[in-house]
Amino acid sequence: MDNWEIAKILSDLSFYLEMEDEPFKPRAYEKAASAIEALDVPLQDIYKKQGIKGIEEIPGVGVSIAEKIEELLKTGKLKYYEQFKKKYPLDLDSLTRVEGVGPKSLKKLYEKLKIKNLADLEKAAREGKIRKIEGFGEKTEQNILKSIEFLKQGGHRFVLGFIYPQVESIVTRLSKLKEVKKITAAGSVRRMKETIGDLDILIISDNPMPVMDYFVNLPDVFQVVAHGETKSAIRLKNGLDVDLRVVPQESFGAALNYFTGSKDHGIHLREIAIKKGYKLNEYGLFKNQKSKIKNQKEIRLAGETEEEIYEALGLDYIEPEMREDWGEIELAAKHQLPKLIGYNDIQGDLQIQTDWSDGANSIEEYVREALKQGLKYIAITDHTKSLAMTGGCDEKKLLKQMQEIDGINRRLEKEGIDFKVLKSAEVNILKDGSLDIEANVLAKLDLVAAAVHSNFNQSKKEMTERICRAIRNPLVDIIFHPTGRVVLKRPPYEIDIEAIISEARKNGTCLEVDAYPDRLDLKDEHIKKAIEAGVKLSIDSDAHSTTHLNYLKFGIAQARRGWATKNDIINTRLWSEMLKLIKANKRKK
DNA sequence: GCCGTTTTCGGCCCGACTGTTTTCAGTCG
Repeated sequence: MDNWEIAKILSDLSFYLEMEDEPFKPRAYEKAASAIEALDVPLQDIYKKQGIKGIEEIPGVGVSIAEKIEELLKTGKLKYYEQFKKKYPLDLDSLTRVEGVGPKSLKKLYEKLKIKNLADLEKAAREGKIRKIEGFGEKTEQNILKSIEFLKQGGHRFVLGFIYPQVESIVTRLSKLKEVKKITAAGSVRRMKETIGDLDILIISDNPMPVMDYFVNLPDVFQVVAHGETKSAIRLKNGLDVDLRVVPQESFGAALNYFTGSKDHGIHLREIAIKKGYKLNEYGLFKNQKSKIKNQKEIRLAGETEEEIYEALGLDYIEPEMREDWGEIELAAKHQLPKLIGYNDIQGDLQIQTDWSDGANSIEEYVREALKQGLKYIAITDHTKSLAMTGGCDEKKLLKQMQEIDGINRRLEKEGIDFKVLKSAEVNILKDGSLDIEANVLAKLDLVAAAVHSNFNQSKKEMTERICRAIRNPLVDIIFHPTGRVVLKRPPYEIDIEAIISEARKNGTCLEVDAYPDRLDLKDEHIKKAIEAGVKLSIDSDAHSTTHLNYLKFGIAQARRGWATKNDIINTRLWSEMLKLIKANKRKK
């Protein structure tokens, strides 16, 4: 039984306990569930090594929950959980996704109407049975049907990089209105999470109604969910929910902080506020002034900017990408936050596919676009021969491409343009971990990257060893998209990420942060681990067209979410220094 | 059920909105 399954059971238990109206326990179970979800070591391993004591050491897990986890690890079952499942035989996975229906409602619906799943719920709503239950009404029944309809359309999360242009366009349109004094997108967009569920926009305005009217009449609006003076909400045709809120100037920082999240980060901040005798909400940070008479007066300590709020709490300012309560608050208290890589720190792009394989543009076209974007170099990394469907290069074609690149570099130099094209390739890692291009040709490249593109369903052991063998290859400088996932589409291949990171460190091989919006591979938590282990990373667009070069920012964002500094990323350096560093690291092994 | 520079007992994040009510529970972010 893996961590994810155990976290799921604890989270379900939290829900059942809420149905029973138990105070406080639901929160304890939910906390334990999210702690386990975030854990990077299998509970099974912890239990094997340190027994139940090791499990109790996980923050949020105490004696009682540790025992339950032990039972799950030992028997694969949990009596406590089975009892609830028997008492409420509900399809929680689907039912909890219905908006506006929580534990209390589901309990009533089950007890009165025997509703167990989404189909039951829809049927009862259509037949007008729900409105007859005390506490429910016609409106609730309609909302349930609407929400089920939405779920059926499958729209709930979006890949950030793919929806980003639309986000920018909405913010830009609104910012042009004269009534808008200030505007910022908050929420997971501001934290640059790989996927987003909705978009929260905050504005300051003395005259918000015209802004709201404009907002609910934007093109592509499917439905106006709310249309008020301080808050409006729309659903776009593609299913994205957008909320617009007006906040007073003196509260802008507090609101921005509150709506940026994450939820856990916010909770942790409010707990710190309480310990200091303060209160933090979306209007500001306040101190209760107890006067001699009974009534209390609130004194505002901070609120207009996020910086002053963090400062008043005794913390350094925390970048939005770090706000996940992964330990950043503790570091901020000790003034030990890492200085994250900046969005303008990348000098070159190390993964680019051209029309030599499955890319849409020529090397020359990429050079022009990269220059426009302010880059100083690019590495050409076309696919290699075993990936036939991409028109991958064989040895002969690669040698020919090297000649062309030499020619381009000569021309650039002659024209006095400070730009370098590096000779490289995205070499296939074959089933056994060997490469599909001969070593004597690879040795002629400036940079060798290797990646898995086939036989995805090998066992964890085989796949891990396959990639580790490529990492050990003295010719390989970088492993591209190490886990092979496609966000919202394909899970990563079965690999032992710890083993791969440790092998990369031992051999001085770099790992990639592939910036393509639905790859983002490595992802944030793996980036954090790799950096802690001392592995160097590259951030590359994986462009298949010149328009993809601006995807780099999503890779940088992911790296920032993984707490990467400029020094951790090889291509923040000049190309010559970068190559020197890589080769030196590879030799060290 | 968890946890501790207020506490090993007595607290537990906060506010808005919605739909149902006629003062509030449930849900959400």
